[in-house]
Amino acid sequence: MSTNRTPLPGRPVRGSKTGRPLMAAMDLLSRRWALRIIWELRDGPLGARPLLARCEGLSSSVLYQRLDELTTADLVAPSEAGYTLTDVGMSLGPALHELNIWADAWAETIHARSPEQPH
Amino acid sequence: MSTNRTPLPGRPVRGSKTGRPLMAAMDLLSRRWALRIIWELRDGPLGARPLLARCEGLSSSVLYQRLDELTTADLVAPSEAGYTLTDVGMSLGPALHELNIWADAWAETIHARSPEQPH
DNA sequence: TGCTAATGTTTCGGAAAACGAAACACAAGG
DNA sequence: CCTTGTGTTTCGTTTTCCGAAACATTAGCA
Repeated sequence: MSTNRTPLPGRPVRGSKTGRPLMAAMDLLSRRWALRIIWELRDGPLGARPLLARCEGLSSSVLYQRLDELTTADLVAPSEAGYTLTDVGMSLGPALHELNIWADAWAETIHARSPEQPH
Repeated sequence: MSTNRTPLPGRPVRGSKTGRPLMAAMDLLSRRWALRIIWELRDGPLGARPLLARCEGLSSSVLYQRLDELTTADLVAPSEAGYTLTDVGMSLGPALHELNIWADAWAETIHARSPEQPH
């Protein structure tokens, strides 16, 4: 599995030859399920199967690919209790919190815009 | 655009049958280039071609697909001057700012961890 | 021992998404 | 006209993801 193309700051990533940290982060975190996996680990370690169970629709193959990338990127590390967020992984918290807040506001505007929802 | 599967809060999205705003946001924003497009529009409207020019590696077909989704999601709107962020699109700013800050910290830890790196 | 269940992980064929390049459409401006 | 810049669509190829099954390992237990 040395064909690991995990985006890291400081080297070329999709959309940036210089690997600006933000671009590397966007590349890494906008891969499908990456943010979700981090989100599910926010309250403590989880094993692979429990993690899979929480992410309905996530396949194991993609899960392990993401875990590999996130591990390479040092956001996640394996431990006795399962996969766990590293310190820097944990420090994504505030950004996710902001995103959560924003999402609620977004939901408001969408509902305000289209009062009668189709069913 | 009849088969537009734009994730919106309140309806099922990838990873959530209930369409929790955060899940819908993750689904929408973790599509490739979505965050980047918003990032590039942060300082004002841009036309499609200029936008394309800024996102090296982005293809026009994907750009228009994203613009369509982001427009449906009410984050982006077309205007005289080009594609522009809506109010709610703009309000993603703080979250992106947090992400930017985090990315820099992340870069620090990566460099601290492996001073001389990959092959 | 042998069975069963839970977990960790890999494999692989098919489906969906992204890419890349070209093409079409339509305005200016020279 | 002809070029130039822009907005947009089309389509064949490549990459990524999905879905299900399989294999490995460990723990409990009759």
